[in-house]
Amino acid sequence: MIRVVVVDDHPVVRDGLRGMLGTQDDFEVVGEAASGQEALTVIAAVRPDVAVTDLRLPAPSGAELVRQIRARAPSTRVLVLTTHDTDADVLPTIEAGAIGYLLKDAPREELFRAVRAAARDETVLSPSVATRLVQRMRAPVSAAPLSNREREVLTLVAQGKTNREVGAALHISEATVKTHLQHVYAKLEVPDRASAVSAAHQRGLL
Amino acid sequence: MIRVVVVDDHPVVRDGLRGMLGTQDDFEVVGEAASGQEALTVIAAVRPDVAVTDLRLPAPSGAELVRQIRARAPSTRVLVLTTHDTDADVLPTIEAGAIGYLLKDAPREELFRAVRAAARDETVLSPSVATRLVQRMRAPVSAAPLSNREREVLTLVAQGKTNREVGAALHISEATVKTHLQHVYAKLEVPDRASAVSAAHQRGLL
DNA sequence: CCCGGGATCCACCGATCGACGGATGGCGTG
DNA sequence: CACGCCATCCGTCGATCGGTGGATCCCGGG
Repeated sequence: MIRVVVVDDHPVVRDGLRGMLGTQDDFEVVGEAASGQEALTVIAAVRPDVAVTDLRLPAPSGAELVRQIRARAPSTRVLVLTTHDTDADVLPTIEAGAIGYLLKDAPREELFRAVRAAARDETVLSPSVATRLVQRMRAPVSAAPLSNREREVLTLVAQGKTNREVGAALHISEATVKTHLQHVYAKLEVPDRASAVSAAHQRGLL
Repeated sequence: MIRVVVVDDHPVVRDGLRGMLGTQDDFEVVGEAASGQEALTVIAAVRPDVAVTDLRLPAPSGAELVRQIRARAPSTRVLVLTTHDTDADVLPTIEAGAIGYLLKDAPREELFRAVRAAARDETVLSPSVATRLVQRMRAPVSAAPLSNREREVLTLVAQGKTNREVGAALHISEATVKTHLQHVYAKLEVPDRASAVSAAHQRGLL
């Protein structure tokens, strides 16, 4: 038996979900919430296996809500069900710890599969979300104009090495390390090592 | 009509796929190959919409084969169909440009869906592959004990601001900025700003 | 009630970094 | 082959950073 809590600020959606999930005899809806704050309270109280939740909510919302649920009820898997599949929504939510991300136009069978997968601690993503995620993973390949040497240097810098230590590790002088870094700054269009590391991370170069 | 090329070194698998895909009237198998080299030749000649390919092959294999197909026939989507879902296989293949990654134990309907999705330039992933991908994206949600102020400071540092500029932006003195950074270094267990930015990125704090 | 821990604030000093100028060798194009 | 482009290499100098040692305020536990 998979115990589910439904979180959405629209009563209609909550009832709809409760009805749909009720048709399956391995699901049991054990709670509802209409806001982020309420969700945290309910989930802490009933400790469901899966929380099916919207992203746009009053009080703590979106990724922040997911993060707090994960922190307070680690055994509860958060399955996000939303109409939004924009980049800004998807990635922070996944990073915050959501186990799945479905769009509201998904067929009911897909929702059932997703809830069961979530209960088994497996990920299910809507196709458009999967596409977004993969594109993000793949971004590095497109824009990666750093030479091997430059990437080596930057990797060591990101580990906290000083220029001198990098030079020693690569058997080159400190001055040469600085030259490589200058080229990295130019290519990534940043002014210093800290922002270079940040830009490289965002583009998946590290 | 979706034109498909099948790549696998086992004749049995090629015949099986040809038969399965033949049952759908929107698919047309326009070529086969038993090795990476042969695949490149065939695909370059017939320019299919989708290439369904195994990973373990003679000649160019795995991610390298995907990369070369993408380079020589950009209009062909590569759908990987394999028994292996280990981390070492999945990520390089996705990064090399595969549009989808299915396991051979997927039901036939899922294979059909995946081929159609690939033809539409959408991604479809097997659940275990999606899980792997998401886990990779998801930074250690573990320890994020930075104060709001510390996170603000670090965010600006990651954007390439100097300590003085950060101080001006937050209406505090440069000396105070440094103190906050000292605490960040201690909490993240790193020696300097560059590695602090790196650590923060890995833990999803930025 | 007092004490400690955490967040916030500040100044000085030695070590490090970033900017600049300059040099070599390989690789592809015209 | 000559030319330019790029990756690689090196030293000097002013600006910036990191380490240290303090200080105040607030909040919760003993």
